[in-house]
Amino acid sequence: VSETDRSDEKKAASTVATIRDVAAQAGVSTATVSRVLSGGGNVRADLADRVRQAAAALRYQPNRLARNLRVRETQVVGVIIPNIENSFFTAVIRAVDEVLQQASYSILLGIYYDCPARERAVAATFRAEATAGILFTPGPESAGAYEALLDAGVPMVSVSRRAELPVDFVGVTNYQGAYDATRHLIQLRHRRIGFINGPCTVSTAVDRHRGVEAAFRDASLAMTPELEVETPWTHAGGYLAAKKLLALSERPTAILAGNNLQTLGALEAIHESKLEIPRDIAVVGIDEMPWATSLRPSLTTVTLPCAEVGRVAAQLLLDRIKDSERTLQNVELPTKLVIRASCGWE
Amino acid sequence: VSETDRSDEKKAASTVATIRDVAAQAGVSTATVSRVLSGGGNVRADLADRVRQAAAALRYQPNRLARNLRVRETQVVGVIIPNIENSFFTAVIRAVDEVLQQASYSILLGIYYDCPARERAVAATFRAEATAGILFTPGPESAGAYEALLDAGVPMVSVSRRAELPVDFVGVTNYQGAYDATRHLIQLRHRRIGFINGPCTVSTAVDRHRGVEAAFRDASLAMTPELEVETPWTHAGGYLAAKKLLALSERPTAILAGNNLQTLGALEAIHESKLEIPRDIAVVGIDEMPWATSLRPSLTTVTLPCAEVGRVAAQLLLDRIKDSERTLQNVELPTKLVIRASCGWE
DNA sequence: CTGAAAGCGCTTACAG
DNA sequence: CTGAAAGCGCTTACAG
Repeated sequence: VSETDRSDEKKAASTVATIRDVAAQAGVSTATVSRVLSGGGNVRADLADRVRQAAAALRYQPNRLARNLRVRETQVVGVIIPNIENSFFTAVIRAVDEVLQQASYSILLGIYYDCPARERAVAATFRAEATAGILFTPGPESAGAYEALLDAGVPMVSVSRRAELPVDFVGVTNYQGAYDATRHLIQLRHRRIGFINGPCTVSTAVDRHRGVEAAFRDASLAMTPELEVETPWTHAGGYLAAKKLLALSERPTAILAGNNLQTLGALEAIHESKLEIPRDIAVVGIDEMPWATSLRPSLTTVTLPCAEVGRVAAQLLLDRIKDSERTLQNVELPTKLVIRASCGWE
Repeated sequence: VSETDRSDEKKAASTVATIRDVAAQAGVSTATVSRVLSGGGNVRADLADRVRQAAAALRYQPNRLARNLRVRETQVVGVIIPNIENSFFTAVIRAVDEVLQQASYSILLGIYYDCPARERAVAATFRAEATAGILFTPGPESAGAYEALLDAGVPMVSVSRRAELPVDFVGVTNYQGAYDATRHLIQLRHRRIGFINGPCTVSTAVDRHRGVEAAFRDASLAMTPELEVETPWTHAGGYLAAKKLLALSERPTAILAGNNLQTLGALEAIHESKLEIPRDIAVVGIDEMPWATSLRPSLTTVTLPCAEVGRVAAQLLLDRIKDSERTLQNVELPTKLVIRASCGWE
């Protein structure tokens, strides 16, 4: 093996074939290669064959970076969420991914851990990465974070929580879900219902608060303010909130918890207090909870159509990418009260 | 407002400032703008100021796509996992993300749903996107999927499951974890231990099988083959496996489940059969299970250091990106048997 | 210290 | 149908 051969080998091993290599090998221009491989124009069959053979032989993979720069668009969609350890978001992402993979988009994942600064940072990064679109669940102070994206005309849809921005939205009927859960508890003769809610700085918490309130009102009852506690959407948040509720001189006979993590925390607090579900206290959770049926007693929940939320979100984004002028969409998907064993039976 | 002004406005609204706009506004060359904004070379203070002012005024954001193409590297890392609805992976991703955000990388997420074809597709896409590195948990038939990536010299580290490839690896002590759990059950006088394992086509399942086997052997006992069932790493898999075990003429007195989803399924099956934990049957789960302490009885588990796995994986990748020549790393992080209430007490 | 110019790997009018 | 050439927005030797 000569010196030259060796260096060629080395080059072949560490370097990647480009469109020029394919063109040279096939004896055509790069334009023709591009036409053959990217589908577009008509190319004579024999040339096309030569190109395909050359591409295969060189294991040619088009460099997406170059294509992106040239056509000024990418095949990646940014997904911005507050927390990946929350099963609501993972269930949504799963559905989003299925639709997006179908449409040849990849997901760039941005997690901001309920931190406004990180949310801004992620949004700025995605702007720089020139994502084809953004799916986001905004935090409480998200106002400024998405401005640059909006200015740049990047298609966006907000998911689950409404954004104060002119973007498409898909969420669930939080008002109705909270209403249904509360009415169910009221019908079971509960009057002191502890309500563990997220911070009322995001739309989901506000809507749920209103739903609970309305259910009381419709039953000619009133909410007891000390029984609603706003706490972070976390396990610790739910735990602390439940502790507080259970320590009340007149403790609640039922607890309604705002999301899956809070519910987990509340359950832990209840178990620590040696209360028995549903005999001593009823529990309803609002959210996606894969473990609801594995609990004993199984947990009554307001289920959210996570997969549907994800699918619709992805579809709205795809539609918006295709047509930036279409009117703003606003979708609310129905929640469903699923009665299991954690509230007992009438 | 004149025609021209209007069209300028429109242009300003829909178009994004480039480095040329900044250069023009600041009265310097694009090279100088690049130097100022990308940190590099020395630039006279007054020029630098002018550049920064112009950039701010135009709300200039460098186009990462162009930079990427030019410098032949991206700021994104591909993360390839079988399933996002598995809390092990989300816990790992969270930690990965924290390290990677720190280092200014974003995560491109690839989910393959335990499907070899999708795994290949994702790997090919990430190759085309020119990711700076790949973190992946390979499936059973992953052999070919990562070849192109490897050929292209893309840094890779396999996470949790060993790959048959020359790449860095970080996982947990599955052998020891399964051993500890089994020994614990044996010490509690269990002899018929149902073991719900994943398919022995991936290293985690194989290692756990060996651990269980060794614990029996060290106690001068033998595993009962009918009591080990290989099933997918899903809720349904665990449910079906537990059903099968509980239907045995001589049913097991304990169940060891291989991951969080299988454990959930097994619990559901146990509840359906009206058996009481731990009185009638003991249960141990191996995996990250955020809900373990919210269960009643709380669940004895072999906990995995997910966060540490994620951090190490990200760090190994960063190190590999920096130095492609360093020797292959092989890290196994310790599991821990956490005894709670689901096996009763001695 | 600064600028003119080349070039990353594609796609796509524009000629022919 | 096909190719030569321009250009996407950057960075970086190379001169000066």
